[in-house]
Amino acid sequence: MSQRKPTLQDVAHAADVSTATVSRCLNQPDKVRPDLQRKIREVIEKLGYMPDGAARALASRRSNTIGAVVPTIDNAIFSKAIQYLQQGVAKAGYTLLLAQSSYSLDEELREVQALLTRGIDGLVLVGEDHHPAVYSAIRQQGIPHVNLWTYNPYSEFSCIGLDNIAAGRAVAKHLADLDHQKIGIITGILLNNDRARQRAQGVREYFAEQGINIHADQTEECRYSAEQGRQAAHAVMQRHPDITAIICGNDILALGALSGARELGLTVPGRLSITGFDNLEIVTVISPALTTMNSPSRRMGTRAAEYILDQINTNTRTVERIELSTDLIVRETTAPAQIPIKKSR
Amino acid sequence: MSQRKPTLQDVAHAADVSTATVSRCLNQPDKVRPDLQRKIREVIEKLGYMPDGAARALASRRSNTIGAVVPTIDNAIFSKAIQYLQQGVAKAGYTLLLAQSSYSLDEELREVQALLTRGIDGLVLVGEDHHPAVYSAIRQQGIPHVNLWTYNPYSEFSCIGLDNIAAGRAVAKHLADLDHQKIGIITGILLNNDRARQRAQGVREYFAEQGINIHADQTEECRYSAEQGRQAAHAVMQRHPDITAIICGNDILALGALSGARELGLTVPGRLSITGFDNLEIVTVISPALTTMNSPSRRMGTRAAEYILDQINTNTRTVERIELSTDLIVRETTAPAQIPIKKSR
DNA sequence: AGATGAAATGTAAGCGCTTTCATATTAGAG
DNA sequence: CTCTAATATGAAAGCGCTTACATTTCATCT
Repeated sequence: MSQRKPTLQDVAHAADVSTATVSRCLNQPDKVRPDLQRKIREVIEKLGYMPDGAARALASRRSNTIGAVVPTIDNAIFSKAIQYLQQGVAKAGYTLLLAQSSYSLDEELREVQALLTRGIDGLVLVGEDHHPAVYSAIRQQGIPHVNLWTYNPYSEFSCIGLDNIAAGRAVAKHLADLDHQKIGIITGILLNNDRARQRAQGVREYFAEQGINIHADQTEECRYSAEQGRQAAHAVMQRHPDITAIICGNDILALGALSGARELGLTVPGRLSITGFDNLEIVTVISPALTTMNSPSRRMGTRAAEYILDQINTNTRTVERIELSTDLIVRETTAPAQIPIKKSR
Repeated sequence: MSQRKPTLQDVAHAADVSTATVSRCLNQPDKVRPDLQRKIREVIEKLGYMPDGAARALASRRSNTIGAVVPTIDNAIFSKAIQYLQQGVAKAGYTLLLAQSSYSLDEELREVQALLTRGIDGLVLVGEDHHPAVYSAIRQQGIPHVNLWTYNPYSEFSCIGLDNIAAGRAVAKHLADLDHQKIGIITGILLNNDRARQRAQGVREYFAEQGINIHADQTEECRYSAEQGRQAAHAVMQRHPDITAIICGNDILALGALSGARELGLTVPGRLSITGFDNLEIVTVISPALTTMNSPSRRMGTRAAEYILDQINTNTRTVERIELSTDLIVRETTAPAQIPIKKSR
């Protein structure tokens, strides 16, 4: 009994077959006689043999791993997508390598390179804005790749996501239909976040079409945190007390804004309407329940897994652009605009 | 220009040195003359060489990856811990392999085996309850390992976490001090969740010491979801209308319970006190702000990374048991008990 | 200038698996 | 029974890297 871990060789020896047969028994069982198979499996069991992934990857030139890098996993929408992505690939025997970019393109590049070095067979990223070196590295490796959370019918790369501009417009339309004329926007950090930028753009576009301009100082840009949202609400309402609706970049920000409004004595939705984005489960149980856009995180994770696995299995590199639907879910934080009692100016 | 990716050999050739030198240049730069180093790096740059992780792992017998399996990543406390774990190991050049057990020991075993097969250099799990085969596999591989979210001074294995029983007792004491006599409990699924079990046990223990028994039908066990929490609150209050406080297994459940109480017309905390667990950021901005126990997710992730990396670097296998402090954070959902207007019975 | 040891480099043997190609086995057809 | 064509197995060559170990280079000291 040697101390070291048993290898394929040991198994082959003990089962009195060649290493090739053992290897086949593991990877293409239908090519091995049933009786031999049984015998080999017994030996494997007895020896406690576990294949060595590195050796396997080296010899077969595929690692059975797929990599993902998200801005942060500490955001329910990303963690939910990752959850389903992981489950999807695991079901096919793949392992997920996870990394975070912290919304930095350079950091993302570094992580992507680390993943590629590890020999991932597929890569999923978030958004369309990536370091050029990221794209060239992916191309050089020739592995399948998909951008999530973005839908661009003309994209050169596969994407699964939503039309963020349209989503922004939908929120804007809802508020415009309710006759809101003076709008506040609280958004996440826009740098390196094309999704957030596009949504804000959609909002601005729509209002502009209605002849309503949203000035820069009606906007607050801050980290995605409830506390930041709270402060941003204070800031924006102080600058423009006549704002009747605040559009938030995500639900967490909206929850913070809700808290800020409460502190300011502004009733929601009576005096102030607030919208979120993502439709986290919790926003359905708080009071007032949040009006928000649904974010198809779950489907994104699932579809991403399917797409990548399919590309690997068929050994094709087709680009697919999948648009997932989103819906505005109107709940209790939006209502018709009401001119503030003290008319401004 | 061959089409295939350049290898270490190609670099060695082009730089007119041996493969050993190139390898050293990459892994132990101080053992290579500066001028040679520069030359080699230039060639690497020019050729676009990227080391092959599989080959490296095979030859060096270490993969520079660490594995983690959590019940689910779709729970802010786990995703937060994973966030810091990933960042911690990435900083040291390690990649995180992530898997989820869905609160199933068998699933966990399967995932652990998959990770071990991939040659992870360290493993982090959640809780102390694992399939025996998990423990034996870890032992056989001889890699460092740590259990998070649990602190047991007598554990045979390293752990970083909190004393869940004490935490449960702390919540109970708070409520007992406020004179609550009839308590409801809404807990997550207890099967394969030692943390939740221990917390519930702590609560029961403490109340029992005060001469108060919490009967089985004062408890609801359900999935960690706000909607489930809402329904559970309904169920438990219907069975025992004289309950004055509900202890929830986590904040999400508590948020749901809060919603349920609202629907039932029970004011919080006037008529009903509610406590959560985890201290998610959002529970600070909702109204009423939730009384809850702090869960040191962030520190857990960070410390886990430190511990595992240290064990790898020093090549030791010492077991460490690290207790992280938790605090009860009293906010607006708990108040002195008030006998229901209609006295029961 | 020669001896000495430390530091830098090269040589080459694997690491544990997959896979091609050749060989052996088997079954069905004549 | 023999011949042919599948089918199953084995032999062995790598996959791209690391790492003893051997060898060379280079300061430093006599």
